[in-house]
Amino acid sequence: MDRLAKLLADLDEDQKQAVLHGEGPLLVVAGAGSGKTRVLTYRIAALLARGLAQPHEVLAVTFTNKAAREMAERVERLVGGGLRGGFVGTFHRFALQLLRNHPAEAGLPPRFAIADEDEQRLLLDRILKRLDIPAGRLSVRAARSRISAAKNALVGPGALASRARGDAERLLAEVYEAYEAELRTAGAVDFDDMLQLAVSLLERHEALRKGLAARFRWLLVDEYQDTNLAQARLVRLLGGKTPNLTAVGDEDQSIYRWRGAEVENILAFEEAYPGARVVTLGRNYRSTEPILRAAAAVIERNSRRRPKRLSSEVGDGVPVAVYLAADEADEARFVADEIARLRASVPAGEIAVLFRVNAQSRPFEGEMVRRAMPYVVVGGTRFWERKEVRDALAYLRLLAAPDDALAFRRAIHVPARGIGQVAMDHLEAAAAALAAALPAAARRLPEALSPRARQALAEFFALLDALRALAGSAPPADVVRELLERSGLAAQYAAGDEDDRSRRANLDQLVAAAAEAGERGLDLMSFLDEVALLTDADMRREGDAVQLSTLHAAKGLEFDAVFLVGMEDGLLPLRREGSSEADEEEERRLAYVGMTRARRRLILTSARVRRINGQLLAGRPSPFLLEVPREVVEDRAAAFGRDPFRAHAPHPFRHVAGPAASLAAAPFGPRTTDHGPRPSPKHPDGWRPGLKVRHATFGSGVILQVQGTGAQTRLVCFFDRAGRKTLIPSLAKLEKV
DNA sequence: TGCCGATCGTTTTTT
DNA sequence: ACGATCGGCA
Ligand SMILES: Nc1ncnc2c1ncn2[C@@H]1O[C@H](COP(=O)(O)OP(=O)(O)OP(=O)(O)O)[C@@H](O)[C@H]1O
Repeated sequence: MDRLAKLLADLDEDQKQAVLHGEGPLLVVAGAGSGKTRVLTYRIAALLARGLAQPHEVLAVTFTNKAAREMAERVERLVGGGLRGGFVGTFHRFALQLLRNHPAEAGLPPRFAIADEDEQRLLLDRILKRLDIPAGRLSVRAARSRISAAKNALVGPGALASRARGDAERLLAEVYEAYEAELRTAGAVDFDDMLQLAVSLLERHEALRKGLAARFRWLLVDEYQDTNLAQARLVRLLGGKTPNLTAVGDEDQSIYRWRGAEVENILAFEEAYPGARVVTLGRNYRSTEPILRAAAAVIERNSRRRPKRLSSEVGDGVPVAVYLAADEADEARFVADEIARLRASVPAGEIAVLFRVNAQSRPFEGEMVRRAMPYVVVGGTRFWERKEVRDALAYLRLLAAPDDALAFRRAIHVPARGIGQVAMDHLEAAAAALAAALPAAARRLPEALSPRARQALAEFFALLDALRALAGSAPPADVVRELLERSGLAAQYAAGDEDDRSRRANLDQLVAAAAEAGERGLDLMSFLDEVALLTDADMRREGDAVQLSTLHAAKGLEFDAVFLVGMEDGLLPLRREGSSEADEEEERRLAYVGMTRARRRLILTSARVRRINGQLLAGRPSPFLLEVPREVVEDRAAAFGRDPFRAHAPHPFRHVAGPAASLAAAPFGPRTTDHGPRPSPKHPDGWRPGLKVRHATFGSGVILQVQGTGAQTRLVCFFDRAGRKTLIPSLAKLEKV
């Protein structure tokens, strides 16, 4: 069998259509788990195998770096030789590479820096103070997000100013302009600039654009529903007159509207690319029928979508489970208990707990630790954003690019070396007077400084020079190690407490990352670029650990078992003041994405009360939860070991055709904090609460609660050694004492 | 200049 | 509840 036939054997008829499509624009739209990513990957492989494409002609864009890595590996395995010379990566990585190759044409210094979020905030803070804008008028946060939105929509400060209505918008435009000026003075770009500048680079340099369009003859973009205006423009520019563009996506999974994503890009693809072939895929290879039906019931209520049908190729399966928890602690205990049970048949790495906001991970982490179960948290404070790591990176940036003012401002203060506000003001003034980069001005040790500050500065630069000399000969890891020692960065965390130990561990991890980069032959600048683009999702460990992740970070992934937690009205869907109907639809898509990550088991949980910012808030179940058809839901009372509200709460699970709002309004019953055992009816097998029992592994204990009958019987027991367990008496080796 | 404690507000999601 | 930030003090 030749290579192509072998490839096609892994695909169904619709998928083949897409994979074998020749030249011209192609759109693959299909629901979750229908093999879109597989189609994209196989299409690359097929183009290579058929000799239609050369590896260096392929430009494939994925949503995360990790997805890129996997796609490249997959292609490599499918057709030996792989994609050498081609590009597989994120839009941001592509744009950065482009700008690094052509800094002058882009109007950037040769070794321009990438401003991280901290630095953006710092700049904006300075600007707002300078312009005397009180936080009430415009906060740093608001300014940052609105400038980011403008950039993603390809709106510059000038354009923003000219279209500004009212003082608030004029003020924003002014801040935006000052921000751009400061960034440029610092020789830096921010995250959003990468796309924007890449677009304007190609728009202004036709020869360059033509060259790239001619080289990258085959463009393939995954997750097209979450591309923004700048990204779509970039694709258009690279496509040229005869775009061989493959876009793959699902408007139901567009979850980055808040970041400038335009679902219109995929909904109006055929208008943007007339004559585009459209292939839809209707078979889901990931999830069981109940899971799919549950997810479909939720997403169907959205309006801006192409209706689609998805049939499960996996077939029937275990019903979707629902658990109503007393509070977030109970929810976490329940999930951890269930995970412990699942682990008998499912590897930890195939289990995910998905939540709407990072703050929800805490209780789950606690329960996982208590049970000594392996887990990783994805999202939250990312490794590369930790203070100790960023401090070290600031030094490294100064080694790679001595004029990096942003890095200088950070590094000069850690560890504290007697340079304070006064000294900094002198340095900034000197830099302005000399029209020099801040670090260059500082290196001249301006007279205005105190002797102490001059001494400190001299030592600082001596250290940098020594390290730079070392960087010329030694591998990156050695440089980092030396830096941590000689700068005193490591010594700051010498104490034995938990906090310091974790900071030291992070610094060790930085050394390890540098070592790994060195082995791949990356120089310091490339290492720093890579680090700037990495996210937590990219660092997802391959190891066998339960994944605690935000819904956003779970996009594109799949797990055997998924716990979608915190399904409360207001949390999922998250609602805050000013939330619109469109926001609500995005929340619904988020729920859909979460549910469709599951292969065989989907468990939805909701808490009656939840502590948010220290306050107890009573919630009602998410409307999404109530929309799940009753027939695909397990009778949770029999399925789970405890059900704290059975006695009080109406069963929230009724199949109702009416509007979600009226359902969500159903009262929850009286509040209770009683976690204790509940009286159980007499059980035919003689199990009763209070009965002493002995278990083969857990030892002796007592029954707290009896639920269900026959094969469905569950016993909640408390063991002297092992604590609280829920057991199935027909399976567990349990004897009455 | 740098450290400590009181005060404040808080992120929703991340390339 | 918690962490970041600001103001006062050494
Ligand atoms: N023809 C097929 N035969 C068997 N398995 C398939 C086939 N196509 C796809 N799959 C499997 O189905 C699962 C989902 O595929 P894939 O991730 O490509 O879907 P997707 O449409 O990109 O999903 P999503 O949009 O939800 O991220 C994967 O495990 C994949 O290996």
